[in-house]
Amino acid sequence: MKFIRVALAVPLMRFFDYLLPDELSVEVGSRVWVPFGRQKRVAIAVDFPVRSELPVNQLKQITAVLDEKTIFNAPTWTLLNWAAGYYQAPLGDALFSALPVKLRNGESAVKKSKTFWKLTALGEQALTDGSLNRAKKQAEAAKALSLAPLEKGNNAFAAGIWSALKEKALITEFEQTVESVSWQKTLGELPLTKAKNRLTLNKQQALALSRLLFQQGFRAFLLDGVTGSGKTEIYLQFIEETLKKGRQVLVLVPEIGLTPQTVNRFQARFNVEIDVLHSNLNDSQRLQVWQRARSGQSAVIIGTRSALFTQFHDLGAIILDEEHDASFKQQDGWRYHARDLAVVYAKQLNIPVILGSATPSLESLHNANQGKYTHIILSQRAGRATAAHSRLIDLKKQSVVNGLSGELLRKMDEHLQKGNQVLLFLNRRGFAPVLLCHECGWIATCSHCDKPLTYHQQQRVMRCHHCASQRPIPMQCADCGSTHLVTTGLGTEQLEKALKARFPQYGVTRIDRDSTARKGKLENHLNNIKQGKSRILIGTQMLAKGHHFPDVTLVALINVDSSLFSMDFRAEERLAQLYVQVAGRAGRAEKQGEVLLQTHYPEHPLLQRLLHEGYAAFARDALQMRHAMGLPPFSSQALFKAQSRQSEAAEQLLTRIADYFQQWKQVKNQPHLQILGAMPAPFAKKADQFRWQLLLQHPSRIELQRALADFHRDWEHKSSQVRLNLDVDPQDLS
DNA sequence: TGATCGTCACGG
DNA sequence: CGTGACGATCAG
Repeated sequence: MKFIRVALAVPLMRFFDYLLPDELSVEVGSRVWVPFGRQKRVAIAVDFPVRSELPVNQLKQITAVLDEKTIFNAPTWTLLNWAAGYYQAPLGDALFSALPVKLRNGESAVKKSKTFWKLTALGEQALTDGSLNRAKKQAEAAKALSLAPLEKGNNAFAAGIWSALKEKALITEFEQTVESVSWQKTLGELPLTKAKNRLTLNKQQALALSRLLFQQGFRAFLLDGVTGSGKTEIYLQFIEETLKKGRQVLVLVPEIGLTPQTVNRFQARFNVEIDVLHSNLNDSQRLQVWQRARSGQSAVIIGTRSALFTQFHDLGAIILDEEHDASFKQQDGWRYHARDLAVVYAKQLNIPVILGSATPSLESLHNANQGKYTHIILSQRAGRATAAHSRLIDLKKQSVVNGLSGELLRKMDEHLQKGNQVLLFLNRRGFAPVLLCHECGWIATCSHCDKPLTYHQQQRVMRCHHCASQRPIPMQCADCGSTHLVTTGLGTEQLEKALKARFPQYGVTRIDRDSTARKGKLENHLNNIKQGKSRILIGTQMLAKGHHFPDVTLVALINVDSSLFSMDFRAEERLAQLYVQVAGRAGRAEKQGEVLLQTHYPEHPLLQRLLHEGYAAFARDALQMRHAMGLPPFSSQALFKAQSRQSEAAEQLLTRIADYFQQWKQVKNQPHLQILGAMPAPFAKKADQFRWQLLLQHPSRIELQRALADFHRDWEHKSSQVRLNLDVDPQDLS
């Protein structure tokens, strides 16, 4: 008997030892079945220790071996181990999240044989003897089989046709394992690309492409191109060059970016096998794509963040589009950042990685400034598109009704009268965010979260936007009994009502989570807009990405002030990115677009920079401010979060952790470690859980990593009444 | 009194 | 994470 140490899909920072019978052959990275508590579970071998911490009689024996050879290839294994360390995540979490569900659940990784239909002798005969003359479809199906067997369950003919033929003994099933064929072999003599779709690059694009291609081995590129500068065409031609070397390409896109249009553009260009990891693939299809990538059958894989853990036969490049997008950071489970890991992975594989964006994150710009990334700027629009005009509307100097200034209303009239569409952004659902008592100031709050309940007029309900709870609209103040309750603040519902009254002749469509809750509603709304039935569109952030409305010439941000003075230091950056995104969407070549921002602070320096000098100038200022304040990217952060039914328990735990780091700071002589907290989280109470947090900040990423590693070594978290988790490089501090 | 629910410890 | 044990609560 030998020992085997395994990782399980449990959120525990520890491994479990089992006995391994001598005759079984396994390696590190293989899956095994183990008895675990009362259950039987899949585990992954991580080590074969010579002895265990536990006496042999307390160890169980593994039940079976699933893979004799590791299921992780070397690059992915290395990446996942590194990432689990960096993000302080249980290795088991990381390993299992990198496998398709079917493999997580113990299905075989070896390709199973498939079942095909073929003609029987009787069937051959039936082809010619006219016995199928009266069954046209059946005859067609039989004819098809005479050329080549077809897989059972294919969609070429209805299932009924096959069963009818089988009934007559004209066809029969047979099993066959399908050899995996490399994409190069499948391509054969065909050219790589469908040349007719290829666009000619302008000078700037061509220069950018040559800079990308000049580089051998690892390099991170920040492809910083304004909307319409033709980043995608550069990606496509870069992919082409990588494919020419016989290597595969991984394309990572934000969740919302994985639209059929994006995918079509790739598939229309190449004759090679392109696989897409949609969110609506079923488990079998996911396993199939995983196998195809690993065996080298697919040339290009397109997917969202978790596609990074797809294994490749020979990966030659990574492209990550919209690199600033927040959806690359996983927000639950183990909190990795796919963009940062993509760079680590590319370095490990010694291949190039391209991060593309029209509004690069300050992190990436900083890396470019530091020379860590090669900064490639595309400033010219490839087509004839012209930039929109932008203006600030000073809310101080005019009457504002329902959030709409007179100036905005006049502009809307102007654009609507020309037959164009208008798009208004307001990042707040419901009718009004607050309902309060006019007599005593009492506010209707959620009993689970201690946050104001949003007033929903249409559904006649008060709803909490932080948890699922809702309750009827109160008729009276809970404190003083007054019936004089008033709403304050503005939500999309109220905006919709006001606009319908003000512009009765134009249709108004509101798109937010409430108006699109029912299935098909979103498509419905979008159709109304595309067909011009609705000329005024109201949307939350939801509308900012992934949809294009060609007849929109006026875009307005109803309230930018909340972003200017937010607790969240990234709010300004996000506002700037939203602004650029919507500005790129207003108008097109033949129709001048216009963007309006309503604010009480038109003199705000960041707004001024952004509107007059553009995103790059804004980013320079913002980076300077981050530098002055020691915020990321000039420091690294790690956020401990504790939640508990009892507020004091969570606070005490974090206070003890804070003490640990205070001591660490002294002992290790690390004066630059900043320990902020323990403090109540911005949502101090959510769904009846009290939340506290502790923020660590250090100018050096490596030193912070060291602190976290030491903490992890020294600290065992046993209190079960407090849930503790750690977010390394948090994207938001809530 | 049994059914149900929330909390907690444990897993090799 | 999934499980089972345990105690509190509740309807009848």
